[in-house]
Amino acid sequence: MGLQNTLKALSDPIRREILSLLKHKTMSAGEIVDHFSVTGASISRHLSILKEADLIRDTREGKYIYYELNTSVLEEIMLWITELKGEDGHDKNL
Amino acid sequence: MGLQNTLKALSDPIRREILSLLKHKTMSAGEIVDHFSVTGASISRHLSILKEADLIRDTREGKYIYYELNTSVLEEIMLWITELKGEDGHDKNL
DNA sequence: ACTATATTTAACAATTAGGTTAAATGTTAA
DNA sequence: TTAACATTTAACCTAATTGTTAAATATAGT
Repeated sequence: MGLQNTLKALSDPIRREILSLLKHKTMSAGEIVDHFSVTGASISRHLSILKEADLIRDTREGKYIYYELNTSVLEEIMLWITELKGEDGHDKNL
Repeated sequence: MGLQNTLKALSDPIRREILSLLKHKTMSAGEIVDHFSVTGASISRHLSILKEADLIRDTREGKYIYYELNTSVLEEIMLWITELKGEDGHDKNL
């Protein structure tokens, strides 16, 4: 869990692409697979990594499993970056 | 270059720790090494990855090589995340 | 129960990543 | 130039990542 998992998950281009796809609409695993040139098995593992990182949520609907984006964990990254940048230099919320 | 390199560089905990150290002051390679339990060679490779990603800059000063933080490339991540979150939902800059 | 479809899991191969030690490079000072 | 120190690079090892194909699981329809 945490920052480590999130950043690891984001460090793969296919996984980022998946997240971008899900920005527009939730999609079934199969629909997602169709957007890539790798096998379904490969995408499935990417999905499980994203899910593990809580960047996506899944709900089964009959035969299909739908994936939706969850951006809440991205806050942690934003925070870490903001802290690293140390806005504390030019008086923005002291 | 770009987002991929940056995220890859950030996906390792030692490298993130190095960046955090450099937030406070620029440090020589040796000083950085002292903060970790791995060998200097290992840290040196981490430094080269961070440098490749342009997250740090180095300047030789005599025997020593000093490293300093460069946060400018983090903007790209912030942008990517912001875009993914799609603030376009509750009318903030339409 | 059988078949078809959607998705995941297992087993394996190839590549990448991170660690170690030893050698190489660069710099300073005697 | 030699010695000492700081740092990187090379060679090597192991573990993790990513991809593939084949088998397993889950659901729906007949």
